[in-house]
Amino acid sequence: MIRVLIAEDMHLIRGALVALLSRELDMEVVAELDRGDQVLEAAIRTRPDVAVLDIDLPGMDGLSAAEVLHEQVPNCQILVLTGLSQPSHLLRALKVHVRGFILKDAPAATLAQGVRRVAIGERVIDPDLLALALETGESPLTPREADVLRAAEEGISTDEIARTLFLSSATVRNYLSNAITKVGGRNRIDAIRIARDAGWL
Amino acid sequence: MIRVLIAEDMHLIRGALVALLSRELDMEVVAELDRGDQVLEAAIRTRPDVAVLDIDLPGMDGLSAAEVLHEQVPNCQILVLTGLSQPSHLLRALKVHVRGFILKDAPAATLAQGVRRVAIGERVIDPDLLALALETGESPLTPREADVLRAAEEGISTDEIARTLFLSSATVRNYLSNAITKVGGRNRIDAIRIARDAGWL
DNA sequence: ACCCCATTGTGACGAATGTCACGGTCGAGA
DNA sequence: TCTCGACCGTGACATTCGTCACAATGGGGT
Repeated sequence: MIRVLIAEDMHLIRGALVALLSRELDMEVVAELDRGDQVLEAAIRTRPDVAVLDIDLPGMDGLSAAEVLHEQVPNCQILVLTGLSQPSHLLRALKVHVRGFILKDAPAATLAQGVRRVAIGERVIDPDLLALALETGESPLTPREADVLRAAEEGISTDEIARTLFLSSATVRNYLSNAITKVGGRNRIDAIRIARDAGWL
Repeated sequence: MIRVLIAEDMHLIRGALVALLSRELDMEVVAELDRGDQVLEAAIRTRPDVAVLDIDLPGMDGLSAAEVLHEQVPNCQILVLTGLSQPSHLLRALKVHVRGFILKDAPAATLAQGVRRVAIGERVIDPDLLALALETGESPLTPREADVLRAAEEGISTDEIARTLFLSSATVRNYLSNAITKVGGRNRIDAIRIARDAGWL
């Protein structure tokens, strides 16, 4: 019997996923949560074989939860579930020893099969997504450039960005100029869109 | 027996929703689809009592599908499912005679209950979301202003927008200026963000 | 010790942007 | 018919933005 923990914030979806896995005779759902910061506690208490984590959880995101989970409960295999195919998420997931990475638009049978495969230590990663991740690569932005882009995303003006980040407004313009060049955008809006789509923010 | 049609593009979620509803003894899933433009054909063929439509479907969005469905198969009640709580979606849903509007982070029991209630002609709408929708209201933007904002969202420059919309670049600047003022933004980025969050694009 | 790069800043320049005033056409309603 | 608002445009203006050259500091590697 494979013991499964599920963390997914949308109640309806979580209930539906539990219903899906409950039909499988060789697995049982031993914990279901809606917050990332409850994952560790629940895993210690219920000792699941596999943790199915949504990326986008309140409290603590799924990948951070995966990181602490891997350290504290190393024999629990982790399978990450995500709606968007953001390449950077996969890269980060691999760094924190996630064994499986499944998109929500994968066929329904994939989840149960994925749970079985990560339970025996195999990796389960969509080849298309992996290729996309390798192609997109890591962020070309320095931490500060990413900060400035994130601030610009809010729609605030250059010198408001400067004030919130304690920079000169000229410096902010320089960082934005660098960021625009690096990501290949035409202006800050383009750069924000490109960086967000690639998951670099 | 309540006959249910389900349209949801993410396979895994769709399978899970089917699993959830299949546990209910008083309903059966007679059709499951992943495209909006297949809804009408499937509804005519399977004659469901209730159609559960995701908003965000490929081919034809859920609300457009709801519209044609209401005209062609009027005794099929429609329940819309959405992940984001964009007020404008609810407003449009009400216009096309949708009976129910459920968020994906509602409790799992809500869906089956919602299906039962719309099946007997009741309305099922989250009161919080309704309040938010009435508060946000309809878009203050004229169609053309919305066009220009949508184009600006792509990150292209003002005169590229002008070329794609066959306008003078000065006119584009005027529309953007109007839009920025109307939505209460500080610049075009702010206006794009505000309008997108409100669902006005 | 040296180099590389992130970080932060200045000054300057042209281009893009945001705002305003103004005028015209056209279709929908009062 | 007349008015109103959406639509489209011009011209002008100040401001912001994007880019460049240049310089100083400081942490990490080789």
